[in-house]
Amino acid sequence: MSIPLGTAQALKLWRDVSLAQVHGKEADLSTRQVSILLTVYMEAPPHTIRELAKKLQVSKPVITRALDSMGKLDLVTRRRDEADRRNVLVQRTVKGALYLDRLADLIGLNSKNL
Amino acid sequence: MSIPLGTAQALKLWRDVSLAQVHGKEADLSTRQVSILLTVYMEAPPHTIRELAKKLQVSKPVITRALDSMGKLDLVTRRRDEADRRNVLVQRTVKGALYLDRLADLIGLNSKNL
DNA sequence: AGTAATCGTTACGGATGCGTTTCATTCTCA
DNA sequence: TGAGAATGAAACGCATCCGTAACGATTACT
Repeated sequence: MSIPLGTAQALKLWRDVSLAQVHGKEADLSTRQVSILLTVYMEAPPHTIRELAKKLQVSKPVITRALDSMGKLDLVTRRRDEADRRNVLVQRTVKGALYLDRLADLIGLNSKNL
Repeated sequence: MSIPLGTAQALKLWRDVSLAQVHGKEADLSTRQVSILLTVYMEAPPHTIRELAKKLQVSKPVITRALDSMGKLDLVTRRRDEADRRNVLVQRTVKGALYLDRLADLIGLNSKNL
């Protein structure tokens, strides 16, 4: 149900997508930010800061700041957990979903031309 | 000779590779830097600053600084063009080749588990 | 109740990247 | 040979990111 990519194919895929990110009008996020965004959208909620930090093996401030940046871009939202008001729940947004749809398109499209 | 990736598969691939980049001991380059590095290694030399800037549609200082950074990491090298001493030729290094080999491995390996 | 633990944020200091402008060097060619 | 173009680098100001160490708010424990 999948084929292993050769070295040249894999690198071409990566280059094409990276280049599209550089040229595209959308903000190009850091590697850390992309990891966080994808985790929020691909794994089941709820997502807390501490959970994300542990899962991605980074410090909590990294998560906080990434959410600040991506929040400004409206790619994610924060909400207080009413059950335990110490927690902050990270939530998805329409814009974030669209952003990832486009990213997936780029990857998928480029993988066709190997 | 290739299969289109579904949205979920494409995003999983991207997430796994990004995460590996974040965790790995090697420096994680910016999107621009990766584009430059891949261009240098995938297209036929010689590569000049001006040529790279035009090909990637970025300003020349972006190329210069990226080469500064990646030069410190020993991923690329510069050499004066003796034929036209205004030009600087960007050259590959063993370390740069190994870096991209590893990146290709990450992409290839992850694409198997779809 | 009151102390300790947990959670997310903020503050600080440092590093790095970017865009634009300016500059020194080198070449072109009239 | 001398004016002008071309090339890459440096300078400047700005924005962003990181790691560590505090901090306020909230909850758990005894």
